[in-house]
Amino acid sequence: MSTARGARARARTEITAAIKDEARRQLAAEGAAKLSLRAVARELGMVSSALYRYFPSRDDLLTALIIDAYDSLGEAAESAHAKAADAEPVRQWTAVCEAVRAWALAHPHEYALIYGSPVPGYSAPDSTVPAASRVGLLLIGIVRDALEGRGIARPPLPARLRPEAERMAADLAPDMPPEVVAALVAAWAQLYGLVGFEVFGQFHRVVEDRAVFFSHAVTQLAHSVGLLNHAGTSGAPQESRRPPRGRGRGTASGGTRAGS
Amino acid sequence: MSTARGARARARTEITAAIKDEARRQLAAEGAAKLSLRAVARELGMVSSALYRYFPSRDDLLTALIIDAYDSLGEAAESAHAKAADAEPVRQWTAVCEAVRAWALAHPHEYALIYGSPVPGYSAPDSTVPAASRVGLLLIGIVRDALEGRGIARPPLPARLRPEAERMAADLAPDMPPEVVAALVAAWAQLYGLVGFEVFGQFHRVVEDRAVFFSHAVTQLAHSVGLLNHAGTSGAPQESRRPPRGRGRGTASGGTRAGS
DNA sequence: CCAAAGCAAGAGCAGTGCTCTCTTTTTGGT
DNA sequence: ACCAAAAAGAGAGCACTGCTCTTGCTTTGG
Repeated sequence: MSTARGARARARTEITAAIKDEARRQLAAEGAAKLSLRAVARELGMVSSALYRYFPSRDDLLTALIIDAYDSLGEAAESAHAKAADAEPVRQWTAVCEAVRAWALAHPHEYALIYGSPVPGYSAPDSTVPAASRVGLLLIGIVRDALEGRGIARPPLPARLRPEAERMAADLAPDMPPEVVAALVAAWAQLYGLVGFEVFGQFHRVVEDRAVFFSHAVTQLAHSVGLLNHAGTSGAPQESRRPPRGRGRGTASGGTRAGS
Repeated sequence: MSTARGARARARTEITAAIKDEARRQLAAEGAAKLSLRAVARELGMVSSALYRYFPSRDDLLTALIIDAYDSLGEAAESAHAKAADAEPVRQWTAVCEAVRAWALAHPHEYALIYGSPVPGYSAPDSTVPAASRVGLLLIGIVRDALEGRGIARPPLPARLRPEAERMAADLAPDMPPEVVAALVAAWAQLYGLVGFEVFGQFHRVVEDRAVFFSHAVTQLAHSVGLLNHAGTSGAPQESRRPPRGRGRGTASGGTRAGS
């Protein structure tokens, strides 16, 4: 339905896509600040003013790229989750987190575009909201499923946080306990702290084996929202695992006898 | 010693300072991307080329501002810590975290400069390292003190993280247990995830009472590095507080009868 | 079939970072 | 005290940017 409605209309969508592709190329190569309308037009063999027929301003082009980036990230996260759909909640959680990290490392400039400092004067229009929510919704969904399967413990909820937690829960997931939603939002932000520090080079000469460090950190994050390690999601029989006794949330179980 | 060594030399430092001040003004007003050498020069009544006698390029000016920003943030954090030096470790921790948040909210563009996406092509020179480390060192110090005072529990340390944790500990704090250092680094990154999300507007329409939300989140962060709530730092008697019994970590203490 | 709408091209404006040359001022050694 | 050398300011200019406006050409639809 959206195709074959005149040569001109088809050309328009094609050119629009070509512009975005070339812009994405420049974005990936040099970063958002060096993305130049003129350079894009030049590369496409058109004159710069012609480009304004497709995007009314440079910021509009950027906005389009932002939405695409959110969608690309969301898709990466969702497909990673799909592959881990049968695993226990903690593994689903870490799978999604690791997909986010992998995507960010593969597309640092696009990551910077959406989770780094907002571009110059610009503030994200509402049109970006749905695309931006995908990862968050995914994480909420994982915890919700675990909740139904009882594979979750309630995080602490101090009294003064209760009103705000209830507000957030009402907005984001009315079916879930406020303390879980609050912990979820915090974990969400913290996840992007971990990813951002790695992508933006803050871990340079601090963390070397960043993959295992990240993996551990997001596992702890999963625990912080209440996800347990050996939770049986109602009817998920596969994968032999030792019973949830013993090494539960080993706090002082720490050092393999090699104490400092 | 550094003063009164010729009128010219004094004028140079004065003008350098004036340039940085004006640049900081523009940075705060419009953001790093709109910081213009020409505009700074114009405002100072000089011609743009004259400015290059003081800063060889725009990036060098930015680097100077970055170092100043790190120092300003570090100072804010350190003075907040000084005021809480006698409190228990968790309070010291949250005091520093809240100072970081307050500084970031008061100087969003400078925060973006140092913890947002790195500017265009530029990568932070080594000269920024000492200034950049101040907050991290502060957090390490708090945990170290708690460690000496026994006010800390050991975070978990899975086997595969051990080598990296030992590496980090050797680099950052050879006197501290690896699992604590690893948790510290993670908490450090997560702190900036929380701050960044608030400063960059990601919490818009998600979290309303951001102060109490943040306060709770960083308290949990303190717990994640092992800091305990009612730890008596050797001799710190002051501040009557109700005994740690009762409403400890209320897990199922849930809904105030107003269930969903 | 032909007006209307969509599109490309070019010139032009105001702004940017940065370089180069020229003149003036200050400095420091003899 | 003098005078070459170093430092600083001023101005012109280059190559680039985002964006606008006018001028033609082409496709579209009543």
